Amino acid sequence: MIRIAVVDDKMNNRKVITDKLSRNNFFTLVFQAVNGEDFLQQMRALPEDDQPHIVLMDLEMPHVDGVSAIGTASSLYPDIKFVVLTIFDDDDKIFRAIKAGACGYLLKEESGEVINEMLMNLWESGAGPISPSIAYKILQMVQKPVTADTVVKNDDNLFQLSEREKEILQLLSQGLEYKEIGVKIFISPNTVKKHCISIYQKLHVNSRSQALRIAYTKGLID
Amino acid sequence: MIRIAVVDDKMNNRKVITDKLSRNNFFTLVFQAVNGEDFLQQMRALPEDDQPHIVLMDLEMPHVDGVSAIGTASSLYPDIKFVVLTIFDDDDKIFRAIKAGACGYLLKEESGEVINEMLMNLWESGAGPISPSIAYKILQMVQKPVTADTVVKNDDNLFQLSEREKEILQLLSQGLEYKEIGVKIFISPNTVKKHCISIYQKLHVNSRSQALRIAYTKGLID
DNA sequence: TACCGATTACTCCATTTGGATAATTTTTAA
DNA sequence: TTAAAAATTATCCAAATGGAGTAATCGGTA
Repeated sequence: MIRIAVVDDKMNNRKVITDKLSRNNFFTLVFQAVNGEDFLQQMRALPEDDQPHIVLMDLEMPHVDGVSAIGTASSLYPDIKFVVLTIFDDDDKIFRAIKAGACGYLLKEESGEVINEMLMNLWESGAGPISPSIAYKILQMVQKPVTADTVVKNDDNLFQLSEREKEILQLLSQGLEYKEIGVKIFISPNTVKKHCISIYQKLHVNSRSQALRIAYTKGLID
Repeated sequence: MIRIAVVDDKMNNRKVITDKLSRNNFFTLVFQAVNGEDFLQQMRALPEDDQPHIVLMDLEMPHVDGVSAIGTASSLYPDIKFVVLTIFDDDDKIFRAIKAGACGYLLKEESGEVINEMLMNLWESGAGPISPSIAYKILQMVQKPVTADTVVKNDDNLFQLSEREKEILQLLSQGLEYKEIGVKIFISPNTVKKHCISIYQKLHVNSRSQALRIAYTKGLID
């Protein structure tokens, strides 16, 4: 039995996709969420045995969007497969979703049969499901030589951390505590702490260890 | 009418693919070639009006292989679409073929229907045809473009951690706290803490962050 | 049998951390 | 120039962490 979670802010969209999934008896819908924050919250409260194997995630959502939710969750739950399911297909979104850790990218226009088949294949072979037109765009990303544009996007800051925050995350990764960091960069330990909490909020986590996991696995530190 | 050329050194392969193509009346086979050199030579001798719109190219061929033929031809004939059609799917070949200018990458195992449909789609929308398993490999290229520095994993337990300690270090890296780890592996949080402190002693550190730094950089965790 | 390492579990204590809130200054962008 | 964003500092509180010590249990070994 393949456990699936669906994250989409539009009620109707959720209904459409869950209807499609319900045609295959191997799929069980474990929960739905209306945005990234809701999803991360529900994940935290979920016993491991009930965690989804696959998460279908829309990108355009209020509060915490899909890219950012995938970024956090793919670090925190490395065994879960995150598949983008959206109507949008602009290059930047695709690129950022992949960078964030999505293993597949499906367009909502795909038929229920195709979606079900591709998800079954993901389960059986581990191959991420990708709509043909998206696949071609990804190919073009590889094809294009590295331009200044892509370089910018590459170090573009999935989590929107400020320079100071990145600096402090770096120091955190070295195992320093508030006081030590304060001494090192000549600010109060209280300020260091404030920065840390801001970092956690942007990464959608609530502890240093979780922040560091994301930092290491997403290459946020040198 | 879509003009197609097929390049493959094996006679039988050529027959299989041309048979598949012949099922669709929109396709015309303009010529066949047995290797890259043969292909380039025939192209040179061809009037522009007879040039193929699409070239299906095998990769493993004598004299001039598919990658290098695509590299040359995609520059000389920028309007022609080059589609790799092969049984091989190792990462390096895929990458080099794309870089050389291939707009699609199909596996020979694809059915005639799928191949015909994808080529029609290439003609109509310009989207390069890509077999799903190849698409997923390309996605992974975008996801982690660097590679190269694959951390050499230590079999020999540099820090002499016990099995239990390694297990707990693993869980620590996931951002769990004492309580959560205790629940997960059915022991008291006090014991978890005791293990942590033992780990710190063996790693010669005195905080979780420092332990995690060593764990990540020395490949102590998966 | 007696010893050893690994695992389990507990207590007491000081320090660190995460979170909420508030306020001021500096920098940046419109 | 004004408004917004980022950086700074602080305080209060509850929870988690690191450290030290003590001890019981189990499996294998000298």
